[in-house]
Parts: sequence; structure tokens; C-alpha cells
Amino acid sequence: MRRATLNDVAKEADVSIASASRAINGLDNVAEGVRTRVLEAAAKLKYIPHGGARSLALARTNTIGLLLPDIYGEFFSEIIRGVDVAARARGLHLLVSGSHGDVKEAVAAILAMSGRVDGLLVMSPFVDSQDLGAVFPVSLPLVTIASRIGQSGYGAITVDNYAGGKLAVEHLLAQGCTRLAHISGPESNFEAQERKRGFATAVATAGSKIAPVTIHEGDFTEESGFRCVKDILAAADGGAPLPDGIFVGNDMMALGALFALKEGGLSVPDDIALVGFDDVPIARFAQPALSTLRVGVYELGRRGLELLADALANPDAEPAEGIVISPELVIRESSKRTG
Amino acid sequence: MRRATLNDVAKEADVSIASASRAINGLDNVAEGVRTRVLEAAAKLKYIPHGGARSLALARTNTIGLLLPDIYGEFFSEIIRGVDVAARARGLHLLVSGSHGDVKEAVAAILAMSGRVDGLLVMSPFVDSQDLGAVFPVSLPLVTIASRIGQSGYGAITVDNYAGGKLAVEHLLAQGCTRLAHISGPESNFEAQERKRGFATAVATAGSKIAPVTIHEGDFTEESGFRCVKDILAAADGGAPLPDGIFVGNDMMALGALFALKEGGLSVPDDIALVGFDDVPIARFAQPALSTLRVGVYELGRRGLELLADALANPDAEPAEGIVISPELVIRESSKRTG
DNA sequence: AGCGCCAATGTAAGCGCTTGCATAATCGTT
DNA sequence: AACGATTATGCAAGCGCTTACATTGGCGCT
Repeated sequence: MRRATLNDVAKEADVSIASASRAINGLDNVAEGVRTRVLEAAAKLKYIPHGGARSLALARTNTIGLLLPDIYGEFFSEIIRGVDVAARARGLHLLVSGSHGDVKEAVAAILAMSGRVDGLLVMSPFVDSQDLGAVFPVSLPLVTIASRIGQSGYGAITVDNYAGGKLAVEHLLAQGCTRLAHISGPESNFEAQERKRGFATAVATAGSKIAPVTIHEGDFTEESGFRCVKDILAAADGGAPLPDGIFVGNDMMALGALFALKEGGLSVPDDIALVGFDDVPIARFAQPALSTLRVGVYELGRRGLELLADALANPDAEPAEGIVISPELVIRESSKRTG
Repeated sequence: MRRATLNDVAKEADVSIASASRAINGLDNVAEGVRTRVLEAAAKLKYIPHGGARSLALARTNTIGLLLPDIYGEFFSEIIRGVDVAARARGLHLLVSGSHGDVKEAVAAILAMSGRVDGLLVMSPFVDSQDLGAVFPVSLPLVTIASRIGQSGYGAITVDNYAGGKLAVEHLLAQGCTRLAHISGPESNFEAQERKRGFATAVATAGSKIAPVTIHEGDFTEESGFRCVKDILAAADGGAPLPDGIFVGNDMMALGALFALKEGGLSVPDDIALVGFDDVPIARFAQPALSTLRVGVYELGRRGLELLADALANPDAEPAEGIVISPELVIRESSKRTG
């Protein structure tokens, strides 16, 4: 059976569709008699308002689009949680989509969202997000999370990955490490680049206190962390100096690294100290527990949504200042050296 | 600046709105000249189709609504992944919402989705989901995941929690345990009840081989698992027999239990063997690695979506048979007894 | 030249809803 | 009793799009 429309309800209650609409929406200029008649009719017909139609008429969807590289996994899950909680608090709904690391998909997702959302919350760590910028409907409020999309008109919330990288190195040095290595995220990832830059800067600052340093490129997966360490160990077999501290570009790779080190018979942190990035929940369960830089991923999502919601609430306010979140060093066993 | 509408494009290209629509949508009955004019106009005006309006006209949204108790955390994240992958493969979009354990919120979410989605994928583990049933627009295709909503007209995909509970007990017995305990999920959760029922049945079947058994109610959180074990230990201090095997209603609680046992100075699995449920990713990283019942959460999501998508594709086909997924026992260190 | 035919285009209705405006009904005032 | 002020109600336009149907013009044909 066709679903009931407002028209059906109006007919059933023997009033005009306008009155039916008013009654349903609880406007006050409706006679009590009419209201009850309409509500009864609605109940009888199991009428449920058609959200899409209403949105069209109101030019308001009460939905915001969330575009993430992926919509599952520890990290993104936390973002979603932050966004969800904040959205719920404001009566907004979420249309989520994952771009699966593909700019084309991201563009497609945004197109599909057009006309279904009031604003966009986007996390797009691709270095070349120019294509994205091109499609953004000029008029759609947009907030970016940890991304580097040009001139996002409405605000951005970013992580100071550079500072995080520096912190990691400084911590390792303070622990007495003198031969550092870095396992970086993919070249194409903006955040990965910033972390690497922080690493490089801090190393340069330390100057001669540090022996030569190597950098290995992973892709943020556990497996790639494992592989990079294998490379390092192989190089050491070949005579290269073994590092005594590794700053790994994210926790998942650090977990892989840990695994590879254990397998190689090395002790963490005594032979090699390890620092990750992100503080995913699993980090504290690793053996040894993983030192890392906590980003407050939940906060990232929450504040991102709030920024957007505020922009929506007063559309002609100044675009809010960008928010920068500084990672916080969390020291656990993987980097605590007795030395 | 107002966003461009199809009408604007039509004017710019000096054709009727109908032709503009046809050109944009790539229909073939459009002269080449017109098509290029329209496409140029669209590009010039940065026209982006309004998805909402299109949906209204087509009575098709290409979006499916996903309603979960929560939309983050290991477990749900995996479901989302399954759904996401399958949806993407079919060109469908996802409108997700969390009900936060509250039937009212779930109802609200469904109402909000009405008219924005073509079908609903719902996981609602509340035992009393009657209220939910009441709101479902009769006409909206609906597939339930691991839920017990009455007569869901279009299919359901369920986990055989009962069988899982039995498996867990049988495994513990095979390991030589003779004094079992169960830490259950909340009374109000359908899945928790089924697992408990499986536990009880298997225990009854084993009969006199088993000493008295205790059941403790948690709420699926790590913390509650911790607490329940504390209770058990306290009871043991009071003279009650200590169990030598515990079947825990889900992995998160099992993790908490593990923690509490360690803290109590007991060895797992030698003093007490432990089996969880779900096989969340963290389970294998626990110390000792957690034995558990793998549900294939990803599959749950994927197949749920496919069921729904199929129903959407041929609306008058027979409602598909419900799919039952049997949990698989994953034996890790936490239950491997030498005895 | 005149016929029908087909392809390209336009017209307008309609998807389900909201809302400004006009109309009708009710009331209190003097 | 007649007036305006105040409500309640209905009419109809419009949100941005699709599409059945009508219209137009060009073509080949006899």
C-alpha cells in the first residue's frame, strides 16, 4: 500500500492540506477540533511526514554530510563518535560517506550529498585536494578536519602535526636516544608530511648530538610498519647502524613495528624506543604499551561539527577562526628508557 | 550567491528546462548542439544537481538508512564497514544514525529518515522492540540485523547466539573445566539473553559433570566485566568455590574480566579459562590472547545490505529467507589449558 | 507539391510539503 | 446593529527536479 501523504490525511480529516500541515507541525493558529481530527486521521493512516519533501520546501535538511577517507577503524570511528554526539545534541542528522582514499570517489560523494545536507564536514588528507575544492558548491558551508583544502570558507580544524613530530623527537632525545629513524606515512598524505617535517626539524635542531638518521616510507597500515622495521633490520645486518629510537608516523604502523622488533629479538624500549602517533585505543594494550601523541580524535570530530553548526546557525557571521589542536605526548612503556 | 538551479542553466543555454534536464542526464534524444550548450552553461554556473529535489521527483533516493545502537566502537565500526563496502558496490549512499540504546531516539531517527531513504537497515537489540515495529512505515523495505523485531517484512539476518553460547561451554568443558560461571550482557538485550540461554542449556546437558554455576549480569562494557569478576573473587573470599572457566557475554567485558583476574593474581587460563564473544580486533592483542566466538561482524553488515538492496531491486519478489549466521569458535591462549 | 513520420524541443503536471495571502467566520465595541 | 479587529481556514504558488504528452520542423517518399 502506498504510504499516506499529507493530502490523504487532509482528506480523511476533511480539512485543507494547509490546515493539516499546520496541525501536524503544531502551529498555534489551528482550532482544537481541527487539530485532533487531523492527528487522529494521521494516526489512522499511519502517516509519516516525508522528510525529503519537507526539506525541499524549507530549504533546510537538518542534516550534515560527513566525508571521511574511511568510515570505520579505530581512528575514524572516534571522529564519527565526536561528530555524532555533537550532532545529536543539536538535532542534526548525519549523512556519512567514505572516500576510500580516492579523490574521484570523494567528489562523487559530495555531488551525491548536494541538496541533501545543510553543510559539509570533510576530512581529506590528500595533498592535492585541489580537485575537491573545485566541486564544492560555493554556497555550501564547509568545515575541514585535519585537511589542507585551500580557502575553506567556513573554518577548519587542524592538528598541529608538525609540533607533534618535534615533540616525539625531543622526547626520544630526552630518553637518551642518539640514533633516530622515522617511519613516515605516505608521501601523498598531508598529515604524514607535516609529521615528517616536525621530525626533520627537531633532528636538525639537535644537530651534532645525533648520528645519521634514516626515514622509511610506510602507508599508515600495520603491515607497512612491520615491513619498514624489517628493512631497518636488514640494513643493520648489512652493517648500517641500528637506530635506538624510532618515531613512527601513526600507531597502527607502530604496532606493526613493535611486532617486527619482537620478532627480531630486540627489546622495546631498551634496544629501540618507539613513539607512535594518534593514541588509538589499542595503543595502551600493546606490549609494551605504546608511547604516542594523543590527538583527541573525538574532540576533532566534536569541535568540527560545532564549528559547522555555528556557521549554519548564523550564516552571516564572520567565518570562525580555524582551530588548531596540539597533540599531547603520552609516555608509556615503549619509550621509557632507564638510561 | 544563490546556488544555480537547473532553471538557471536552461536560461543561460537558452533552451527549455526539459531539454536541460535531458542533456544533463545524458539522455539520447538531445541534439548535440543543445547538449554542449547546456553542459557549458552548467559548468559556467557551477551547477550541481539538487539531490533532494531529484529524489522527490523520482521517488528514489539511492540512499539507505542504517540505524545502529551506536555508530562507533570496534563492533559497530565493523558493521558499518560491511555495509559501506556493499553499499558502495551498488551505488547506494548511507544515512547512519545511532539510537544510543534508547527506543525513543531510535523512533525519532527512523522518522527523520522517512522520505530520505529507500530502505532501512536496522539493528536493534532491545528485547522490547515493539515500539519500533509500530512506527515502521509499512511500505519501507526493512532488514534487521541481529535483532528481534517482529514480522520484519523484508528479511532479517541474525546471529545464532544460542549456538554460540553452547559452543563456548562445550569448549570449556573439553578443556577440563568443571566449575563454570557466566558473565552475561544486560537483561534487556536480546542477544545477551540468547547467549545466556545457550550457556544454561549446555550446562544442563553436561549435568552432573559440572559443579554449581553462577551467572553475573554485566552490561557489555569493559568496566562491567571487571566488576563482575571482582564480585566473583569477593564471593570466593567468602568461601564460595572459585570457577575455573568463565564464558563472558562479549569481548569487551572479557577484557575487563581479564584485567580483574590479573589484578587478583590469578592466571589465565591456568586458574581460570576465559571465552568471550564477538572477536573484536583487540581480542587477539590481549595478554593472553582472548578465545572468543567470531561472528563475522563485517559479514553481518555486508549481507544485511545485500539483502536489502536485492529487495529494493525487485520489489515484488518474495521476501528473502532470513539468514542465520553461526558463530565460529576461535581458540586462543585464554582458554588453552594444559590439563 | 503534399503526405506521413520521426526526432528534437517545449509545456506543464506532479513529487510531498510549507506558507504568504485572501477569504470567511467570529468576537467585542460603541 | 454595524463596525473593525481578530482569528481560523483555504487557495495556490513554489522548493528543484523529471517526464508524459503535445508541438514543431525537417526529412524522404510518392
